[in-house]
Amino acid sequence: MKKIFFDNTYFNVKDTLECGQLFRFKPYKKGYLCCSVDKCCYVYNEDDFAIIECEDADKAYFENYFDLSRDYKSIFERAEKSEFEVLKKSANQGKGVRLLNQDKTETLFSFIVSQNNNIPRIKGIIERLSENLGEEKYFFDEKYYTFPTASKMAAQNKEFFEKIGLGYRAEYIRRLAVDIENGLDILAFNELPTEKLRERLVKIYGVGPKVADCVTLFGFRRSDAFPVDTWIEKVYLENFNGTLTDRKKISKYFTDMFGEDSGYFQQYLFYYKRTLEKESVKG
DNA sequence: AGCCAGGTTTGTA
DNA sequence: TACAAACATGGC
Repeated sequence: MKKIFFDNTYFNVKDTLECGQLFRFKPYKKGYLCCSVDKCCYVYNEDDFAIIECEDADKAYFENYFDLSRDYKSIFERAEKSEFEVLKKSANQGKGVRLLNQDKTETLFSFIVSQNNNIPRIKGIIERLSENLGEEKYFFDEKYYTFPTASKMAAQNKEFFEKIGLGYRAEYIRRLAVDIENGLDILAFNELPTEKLRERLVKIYGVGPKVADCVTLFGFRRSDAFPVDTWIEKVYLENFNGTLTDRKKISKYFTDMFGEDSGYFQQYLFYYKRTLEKESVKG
């Protein structure tokens, strides 16, 4: 077992996991058990550190997964210099948020599930998907299930996906799985520049601009993407004095302004608006 | 109880 | 192009 120590100034485990970028994690001992495809780690804050415990063979994987080589200090400092008060405040409260390097395929399936859905329910659906079709494994003495392969999902009928709670998204998930099983190569999309990548993702049945942006950002790690969902729309209207209503135009407004910082600033703002704003009002 | 959630598809003008 | 209804489910 490997134990990775990392300075906690720009790595708050709770904020990084609960800011809505991933769905397969659960409270465990001093922190969380966090899963990615077929791997799992135990991650928590203690003293001045964020600590990641994982199997020896997975050390490099999780160092990359938690984006440990990136300079978050400079990202944070650019957010703090912003003329927009809400961005300064969001960055300060979400200073410990890091963008994870997630698996492209798992991210694509997961964010198709996320559309017009809430985070607790998204987590439940993905958990049932894994329990039913994933492989049972153990980390420490905790049982977990791997994220199902496209091949395993492609073998199910529509009713299976409806039964685990996907609702009208059942057919989106089934068709994507079948397409991948028949040779659709998601990983090859990585050759495309950001704009072309988004255009390609939107061609997938059940993927619109918002889901494409999330996959572009979280799976393909293009930080010049700025997903606009219902929460970001609220921030835009309330805190940026926005007048646009088309979400694609709102996204462009932000990427034009923030460039390669877009994805990071988007996470600060999203997390603040969805979670932290209410907490600070309550005191 | 009823609105809403990390929206997309389909249909219409 | 722009807008609106339909879509399943359950969180809160």
